[in-house]
Amino acid sequence: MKDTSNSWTQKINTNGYRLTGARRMVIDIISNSPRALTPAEIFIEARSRGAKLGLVTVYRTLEKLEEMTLVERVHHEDGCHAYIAHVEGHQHLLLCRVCHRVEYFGGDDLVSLAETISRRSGYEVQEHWLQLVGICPDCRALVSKEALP
Amino acid sequence: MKDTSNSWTQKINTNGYRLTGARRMVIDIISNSPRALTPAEIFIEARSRGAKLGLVTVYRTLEKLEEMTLVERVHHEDGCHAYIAHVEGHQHLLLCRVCHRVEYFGGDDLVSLAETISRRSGYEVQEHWLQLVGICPDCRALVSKEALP
DNA sequence: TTACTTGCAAACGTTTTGCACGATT
DNA sequence: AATCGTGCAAAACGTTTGCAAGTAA
Repeated sequence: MKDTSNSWTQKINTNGYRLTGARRMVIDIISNSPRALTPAEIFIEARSRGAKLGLVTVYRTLEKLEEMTLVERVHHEDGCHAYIAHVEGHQHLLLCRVCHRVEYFGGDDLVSLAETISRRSGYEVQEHWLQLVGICPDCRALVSKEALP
Repeated sequence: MKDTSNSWTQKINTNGYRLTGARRMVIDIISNSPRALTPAEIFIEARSRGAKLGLVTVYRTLEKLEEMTLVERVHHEDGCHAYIAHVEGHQHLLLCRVCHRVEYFGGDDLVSLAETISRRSGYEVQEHWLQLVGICPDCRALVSKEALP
């Protein structure tokens, strides 16, 4: 388990929620996954680990974790129902189109862009939301191998 | 109706699809909406205009329009099932959080960012996808009025 | 005329809800 | 002990599919 897990348990307590087995399990699964997971995938993984939780609990847990900004949704081309662990200070995502791996990168570069757009449009720009989609190094290696004779 | 509509009908013909009343209606509704619309909203608007189309047709029409890149999906915090007209050369969106109005802006500024991330991560970055969320001038005016005594 | 398109009804998968039981604090 | 959390079953919801009838080319 990543070292983020401890702060999660604290945050759950702080918010007045109880730390149950089901929540530990969902948190552990998400925080150790290199890619975004759907509720159904989390449920299946938890069951395969021997946990006896229900799919409904996964939904309700994700709802609370999202509310506490401990997890966030990833928006793919085809839908937006997969979750990843939220990482403080790394707001932007880099997704691999092949293996669906998720990486983070810092977004300081966007502040000036947001200001420019704000000035140009008259909008008060409050949030910027950026995702890059591409192919990760591992998958690039595989693809180039396949292309060879 | 916006002047984009003509090119739409051409593109539909080019792709071998037929230009039907239902498609004209869906196109007209989307191209004249200042905000993203869900299939259900498009259906209701069409019915309120006296058209006799079914919700299924709206789904199937959107599917084809998206395939032809005549419309695109907008991803909100809560879901990603609303559609807007696609505008050539304006890849990025600026959403009003209050009235859900959609504006476009050019994204040349992001090419260098994508290159930097690509170099740093080893990813082959193929797409960048940016949305800004804020409050539009009109809604800002309303908000500030409400705040006054 | 022929193939594409439509509408309805029904199927489907996902997400939510009601309620009694169980677990955490 | 009191409250919060859980699981099951069933309902609700959005979306897709099969098929007969209708329509554009």
